[in-house]
Amino acid sequence: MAQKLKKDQSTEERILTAARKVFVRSGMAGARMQDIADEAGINKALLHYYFKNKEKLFETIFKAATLEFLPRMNAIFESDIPLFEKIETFCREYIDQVMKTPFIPIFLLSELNKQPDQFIKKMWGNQKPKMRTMAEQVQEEIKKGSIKPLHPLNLVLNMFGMCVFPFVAKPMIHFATGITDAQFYDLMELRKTEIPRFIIDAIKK
Amino acid sequence: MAQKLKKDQSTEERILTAARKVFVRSGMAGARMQDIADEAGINKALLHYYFKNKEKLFETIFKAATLEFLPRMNAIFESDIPLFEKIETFCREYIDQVMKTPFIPIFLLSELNKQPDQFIKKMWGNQKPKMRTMAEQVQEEIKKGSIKPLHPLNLVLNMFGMCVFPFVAKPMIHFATGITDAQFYDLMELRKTEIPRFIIDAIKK
DNA sequence: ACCTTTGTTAACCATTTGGTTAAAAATGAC
DNA sequence: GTCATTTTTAACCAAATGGTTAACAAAGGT
Repeated sequence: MAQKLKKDQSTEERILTAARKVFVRSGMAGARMQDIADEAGINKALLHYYFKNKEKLFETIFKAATLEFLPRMNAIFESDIPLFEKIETFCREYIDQVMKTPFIPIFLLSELNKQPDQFIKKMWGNQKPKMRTMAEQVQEEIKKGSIKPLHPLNLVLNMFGMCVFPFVAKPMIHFATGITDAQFYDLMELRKTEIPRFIIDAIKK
Repeated sequence: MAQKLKKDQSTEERILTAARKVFVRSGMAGARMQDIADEAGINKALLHYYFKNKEKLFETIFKAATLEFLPRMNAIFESDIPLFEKIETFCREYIDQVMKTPFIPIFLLSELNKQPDQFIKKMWGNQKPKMRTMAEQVQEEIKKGSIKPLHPLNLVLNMFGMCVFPFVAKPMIHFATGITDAQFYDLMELRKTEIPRFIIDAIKK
């Protein structure tokens, strides 16, 4: 009994872990401070000792969960590797990243839809996804005649859609196909290469 | 005996419209009965007069919003038109449908992620998306050598992903590209034919 | 030992929120 | 007009919820 519960994690870490769990499960509006406290095995007052209020806690969780994504993806979009290779890299890296934290996309999109305006600025300041480089690259390849003409935005939407959709629709997919978690992740693993192949087959001349 | 069934259609209709708006804006957990009452321009008690409680109201809204989708999509999936034509029909009809009620996908996926288990059965009973016919059709085309080999589920995920993603990610897209609502809808209109072309180019031999 | 700082708790508070009650309008049948 | 039924409202209530207070315990430096 000398050992305290989960002493390997600091209290703050336990709170963050618990909060992430509850926020993901219930959303910002549905999450209860008491639930988070319970999940972390502490008193509710201690929650307010570490994080001033619910909003502040949410912000902390959210930023930590998303702030590494943007720069990573921007780096790929802006790198000067050939288009096809860029597509391959993006899909692999993006799916790889999401597989580690599969709750982020639905969490992000869900909250984003509820507070479109303030939300973004509060969370990301003036950071933006930068797609101009890639858009120009697409235009160039079209001019060169190496790929079929298409709006760069359409390409990006297609790529994102194919990468993200399975993760946000996982419960639906489970319902429709009866697929297990293990099978799902195997499938996603395959899609890291299947999606780029699909895209390249679709656009190359 | 007076006819009890003939409730004032306008009040009930106003409530449903208001509720839909608030539920979409705030989600099930975030929606406030008072907000719905205000939005409908009525007293809160009248809300409980027409709909017993929040859950019941939500269920009504949700079913009305989604129950027409499934049969419609299933009909396409199960029809015996050629594969390429089926893909074209699905994308056109699906995007067309979603453009009329663009809030449904994010609303659906969001709530689904929060209550994966009971939710589906409560809302849809034993109705399921039926994709077996189409899966077999894909297998056959592969065997015939008219399309490249790929897992039917991957095809469906790609198709859904490309169709749905822009709608669930609209605030994000607006943030990233500065696109206006009008431009967005023009783009979706184009995607009705762009996506099928993209898919067919990707899979046909 | 003593004291200051940090971590933790039980009890409490103010407000919000879903839901109820009883009574008043409105509606409609006779 | 009268009376029963349906629709609508103001006032109210109990539970839930975010947040605070004050006291207590642990840790650490002197």
